[in-house]
Amino acid sequence: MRHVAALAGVGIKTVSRVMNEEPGVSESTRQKVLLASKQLNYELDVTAGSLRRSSRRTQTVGLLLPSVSNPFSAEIHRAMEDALSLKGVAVFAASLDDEPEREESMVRAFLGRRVDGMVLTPIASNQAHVIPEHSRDLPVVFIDREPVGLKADAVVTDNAVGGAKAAQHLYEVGHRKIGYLGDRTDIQTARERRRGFIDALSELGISTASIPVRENLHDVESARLAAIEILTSENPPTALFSSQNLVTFGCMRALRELGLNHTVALVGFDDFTLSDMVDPGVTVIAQHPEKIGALAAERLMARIEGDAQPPKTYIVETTMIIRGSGEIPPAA
Amino acid sequence: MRHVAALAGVGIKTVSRVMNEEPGVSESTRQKVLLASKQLNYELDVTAGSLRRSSRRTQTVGLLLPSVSNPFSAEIHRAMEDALSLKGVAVFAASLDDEPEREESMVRAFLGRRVDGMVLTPIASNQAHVIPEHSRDLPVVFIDREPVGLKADAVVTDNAVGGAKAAQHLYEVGHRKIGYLGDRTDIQTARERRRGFIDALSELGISTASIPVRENLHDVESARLAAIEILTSENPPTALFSSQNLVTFGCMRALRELGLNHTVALVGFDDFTLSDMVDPGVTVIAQHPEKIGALAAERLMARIEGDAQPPKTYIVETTMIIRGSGEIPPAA
DNA sequence: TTGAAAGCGCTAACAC
DNA sequence: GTGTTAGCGCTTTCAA
Repeated sequence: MRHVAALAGVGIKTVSRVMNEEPGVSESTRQKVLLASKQLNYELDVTAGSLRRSSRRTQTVGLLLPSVSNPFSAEIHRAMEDALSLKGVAVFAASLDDEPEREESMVRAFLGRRVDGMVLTPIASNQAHVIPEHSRDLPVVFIDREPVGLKADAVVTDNAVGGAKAAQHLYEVGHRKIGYLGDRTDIQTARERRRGFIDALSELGISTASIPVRENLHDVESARLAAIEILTSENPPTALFSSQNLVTFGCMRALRELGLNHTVALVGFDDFTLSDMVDPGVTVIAQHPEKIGALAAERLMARIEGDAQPPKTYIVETTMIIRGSGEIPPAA
Repeated sequence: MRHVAALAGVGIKTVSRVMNEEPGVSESTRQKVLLASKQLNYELDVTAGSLRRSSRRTQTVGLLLPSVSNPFSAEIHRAMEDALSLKGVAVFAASLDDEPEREESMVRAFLGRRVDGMVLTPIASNQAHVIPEHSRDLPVVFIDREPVGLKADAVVTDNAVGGAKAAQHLYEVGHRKIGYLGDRTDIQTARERRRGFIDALSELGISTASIPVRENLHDVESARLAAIEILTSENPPTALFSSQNLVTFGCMRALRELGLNHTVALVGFDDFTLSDMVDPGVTVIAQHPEKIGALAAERLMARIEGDAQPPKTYIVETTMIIRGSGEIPPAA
C-alpha cells in the first residue's frame, strides 16, 4: 500500500480510501491510485485490514459438515457459497467424520482465523464447548440438528413430519404392515424420523408392537442384511421405510436379491441421484439442502450484521417424490 | 495476548513462545501461560501472526472447483482436506460454475486473503491472469486440466488412455461399430477422451469415418436425444461410449426407452453411485478423485515449503470397472 | 479532499 | 530463559 501511495504520489490513507471505495476522494486522485495499484498488481489485504477495523470483520465464515464429499452436505455448502460469495464472504469448509473431537478442534481452527461466524452440523452430544466463544457474541447457526446445551439459531429438516408422510402414503396405498429400517439411534434426526413414522402409523390405528423395526444400520451392507432378515421372517412386512440413503440402498439390494422389488413397496428418506433410473424408481421423502444452506447463510449474515432477536429454529419441510416403489400395493 | 501475559505475570513474547510451542521456555512459566490462556479462553490469531512472521504463511490455501457440490470435485476436496488439516492448513473452497470471469474474481478473493497457495481447476481458455501473482512465487497446482499460458504443476487423469481402454474393451467384446457421445469440445479433458478412444479404434483397424460421434452434449437431456438419434439411425452402433457422467445417464435413459439396455453395450467415463444398482450395471472407466486430491495437496505443500524443481504434470491412471453393460456382445 | 500518527495482534531481532 | 522494541499492512482518529 505504501508503494502504491508513493507511485501515485498520494498518502497511504488515500489509497485505503480508494481500495475500500470510501467516499471523499476526488475522481482524479482516484484514477491515479487505481492506475498505480494496477501497475503494481496490488491487492488489498483483507485480513490485515480487519485487525484495525472497528467491526473486526474478516469477511470469512467457517462451515463444519459431516463431510464435504457427502452429497447432502455438499449441496448445503454450495447454497451457502452462492449466498455468501455475493457479499464477498469466503468460506472455510471442514469435515467432521463422525469424530466428536474433531468438532472441537475444527471450531478452534476457525476461531484462530477469526471467522465472522460459523455454521455447524453438531455431532458431539453437547455443544457447550462453543459457549465461551459464543458469549463473545460470535454468531453461530446450527444445521441439520439442533444444538444441545446452548441456545442458537438452527435450520433443520422437518424429520418427524417427513417420517409421517412416508407412513401415511404407504398406508393409503393399502399397506398395514410396514417395516422400519433406521440409522444410529443416537442421531437426533434418525430418532425424529422414526418417531414421526411410528406415531403416524399409530394414529392410523396400527399397533406399534406389530411394526418391525431394525436400527443402528450405518452402511449399505448392514441395511441389506437387516432388510433380508425382515423380509424372510415369518410374517414379513409388505412395505419398507428406510430412514437414510445408505439404508435405502441396502433395502434396494435386498429387495432385488429376493426378487421382491416389484412386490414389496419402499419409501426412502432423502433423495438421491438416479433414483428414477433404478427399477422401480424409488419414491422418496426429499430433503431440501439448497434451502437449508440458503437459509443458514441468510441467518448467519443477519446475526453478523447485528440481528439480536432471540435464537430460533427454522424448519424446512420435506417433499414426497413419487417414482413407483412406494406405490406398489400389498400382495393379495 | 497482552492480557494473557499480564495474568500470567510474564512478557508478551513469552506468551507468543508458548502458544507457538517454541523452545526456550521453562516448564513452570509454560504452565503459567497455559493456565492464563485457558482462563481467558485465548486463541492465537493465526492471520495477525502471519503479518510479521518471516515466512508470511497464513496456513490457508484456496481451492477452486467446478462446483463444491459436484461429486467428483467434492471427493477431491475431501482428499485435500484430509491431507491439509493434518498440517493445520485450512481450505477456502469456491465454485466456478463454468463462468470464466468467476475464475479470475475467485482467485483475487483468495489472494486478498493471502493464501499460501492455490489449487485450481482451470476453465478459462488461458490462465495467464494468474501469472502476475505466480511470479510473486505463489504456489499453484492445477487439477483435472493442465493450465494454458503458464507453467505450473498439474495433476490430471489420464483421459486419453481412459478413452482407449473403453475402446479396446468394447472391441474385445466383439464390437466393431461403437458410437461416441461427448461433452463440450472446448473442454480439454473431453477432447482427450475422444482422442484416446478414436485413436485406439483406429489402431485396431476401424475406419475413423465409420465411428458415429455426437458432441457438445452438456446435460442428461441433450445426451439422451443424441443417443436416441444415433441408435435409431440407419446403421446403428452396437455399443456406446459416453465421455462423462451426465452423458452416461442420458445414454442409460435412451437405451432403456428403446428397450436396448440389454442389447447395446455401454461404457461410461467416470464412476458414479448406484452404477451397480441399475439394470444392467454400468461398466465404467473410473477416475480417482481421492488420488488427485491427495497428490495435489502434497505437491502444493511441497511448493509452499520451498520445493523449486521445474513444474511437472502428474498423471493419475484410470481403472476399468466391469459391471455388465460393457460386456454385452454385439447382436448377431 | 487529504494525510500524519497511533495502534490492531502478533513475531523478529536483539538485549538482558 | 525472558522481555523490550520495532514494525507487518492496514484502519482509525484527527488535524490540516
